[in-house]
This record gives sequence, structure tokens and C-alpha cells, in this order.
Amino acid sequence: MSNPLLLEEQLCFPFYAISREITKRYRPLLEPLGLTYPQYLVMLVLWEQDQQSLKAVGERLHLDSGTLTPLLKKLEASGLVERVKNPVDERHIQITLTANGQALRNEAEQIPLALKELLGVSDEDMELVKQTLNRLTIKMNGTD
Amino acid sequence: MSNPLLLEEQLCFPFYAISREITKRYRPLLEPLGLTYPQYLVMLVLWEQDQQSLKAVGERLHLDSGTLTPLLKKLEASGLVERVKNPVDERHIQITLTANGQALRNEAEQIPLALKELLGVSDEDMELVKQTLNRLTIKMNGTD
DNA sequence: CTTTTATAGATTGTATACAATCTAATTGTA
DNA sequence: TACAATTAGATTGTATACAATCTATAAAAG
Repeated sequence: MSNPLLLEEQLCFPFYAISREITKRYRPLLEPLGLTYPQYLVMLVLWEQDQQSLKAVGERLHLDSGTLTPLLKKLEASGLVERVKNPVDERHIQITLTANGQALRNEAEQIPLALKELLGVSDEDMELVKQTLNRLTIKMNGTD
Repeated sequence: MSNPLLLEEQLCFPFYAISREITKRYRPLLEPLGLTYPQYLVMLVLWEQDQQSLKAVGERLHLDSGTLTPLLKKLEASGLVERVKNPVDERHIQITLTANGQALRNEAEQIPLALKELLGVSDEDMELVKQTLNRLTIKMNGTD
């Protein structure tokens, strides 16, 4: 019987390695926009739907305030978002895009295509991977 | 045409999210061993082949000295490895398992199975994912 | 045999992740 | 209505990641 502790036998490692590899390839594309990869994800969420609470953004990205509070403060310092308390419920803060934050969307629009070419992955592989991962995500969430 | 900036359209996000989710599920399994997830990966590499240089370990895990030096110092402080200069070429350090480090392997052996059950993923899905990711990794490395 | 170049690790600085705890605001309830 | 329980964020502390730089050593070039 084969060694269950071989690195290549672990399901975990490919995810860990590929995730970091992809992040690394985003870097040169995001640098001109002044964004890191997690900051880019937050902007994606806000471009879809402006004026969300930290909690809502966090649920979308599976990140908590420990990660998001400093990250959002950086985006605020960059002039891309504003953080204001919700007057209806002062426990919530509303994250709102500034004009600059909205404008950045135009520059970001070219990134998905540029990344696809940088990764050199075919449309079919892309689709296969996406479906496989979605199945896995659903199953994993089911065991929460 | 659909919005190319939708979070769900990004190839990157599922990898990012699943990778972190898997790491999180390892935590309770690794805590009794006193290991973090990246530390566990380093131990896997050393259990396969003892007495490797930092560089060799790093190539296997795609990590550089900036990450590995402090991590290995922690493993050394935990009494699991030793770091000694290679007398033949003093630029290299050899990472060697201590008796405790070798013994920990026995306790680690149950982890892969425990994790599979924790993830609740079937063998078929596991195999499908592994194959899909391997294909993707190969293609991505091809564009380095 | 010097001088240059390359290499392996260590260090520094920035940016996540995330558990654990704290604080303020809101809700539920006796 | 007081008051306990909940909730959203902020904070603290630890552990990665990784680019950039530094240092010591070895190899290559002249």
C-alpha cells in the first residue's frame, strides 16, 4: 500500500499551491491599479453591489473583521471607499465606493482576460475547473 | 454579454476560498500535533526524505527563505528538526528530523483519512479534483 | 590568484488570515 | 423597563507569504 503522507497524495497541497500561484500572477496586473489581490476581491464585491456592510462583504469572501477592518482602512486611505456607520444600526458600517473607486472599475475590466492569457489555460479547462470546484465547494459547505 | 468582473466568473476566487477552507479544517487535526498547516507540509516533505536543504524543501512547496527561515526556526524551537550548515558548502543548511520529528510521523498518519471524512468528499470527487488540478498545474507551469 | 558573478539563506517591511477577546449597540425577555 | 444575551466591528497576538535587500560563501573568469 502506498504512503498516505506523500505530498502528492494530499488533496490540500494542489489547492494551496495553485491559489498562491494565481495570486502571484495577478500581482503585476493589479499593481498598476494600486490593489493587492484580496483588495481586488473586495472591490469586485463592491462593484457588483455598492454600499454593503463589512459583514456582507465578509460573507461573500469568507473573511472576518480581523482581516477586513485593516484591509478596508487601506482602501479608504487609497481613496477608493468610505466607511461610515449605518445610522439605522450603528453596529454596522457601510462600505461605499468613492468616485475614484467606481472609476477604477473601467481599468479593472481588462484584467480577467489578461489573466486568462497569462495562465495559458484553455476555455474548456477553465470551465472544467470551475465546475469541479463549484461541486466541491457545495459539498464542503454541506458539512459545515 | 455578462459582466466579466462578477466574483463567480473569476477562476481565482474558488481556489482562494477553498484553499483557506481546507486549511481551516486541518487546524483541529494538526493542533494536537502542535503543527500549523504550512509546518505540516514541511514535515511531509521531510518525512519523505530526511536531511534536505532549505532550498530543496522550498522548491517542493514553492516557498522561499523569507517564509521558510522563520517557519523552520519554529520547528526547531519545537524540537522537531535541526538546522545545521552543510560543511561541504556552507551556504546550504541541512534540515534534519530529530527523534521527536520522526516519531511524530506515526501520529500524523491518521490525518489524511480524518480530513477526507471531515471534508465529506467522495473518492470519485477527490479523484476528479486531483486530476483536474494536476492538469491545470502542468499547464500553468508550462507558461512560466 | 585576484576579481567578478552567482547562489543560499537571513533579514526587513508590507499585507494578509484568523483565533480570541473587547466594545458598543441592539434585541429579547422576565 | 431593567437586564441578560446577541451581534457587528475593532483590536491583539501569532503565523504565514513574498518582494526586496543584505551577507556570506562558492564558482567562474580573467
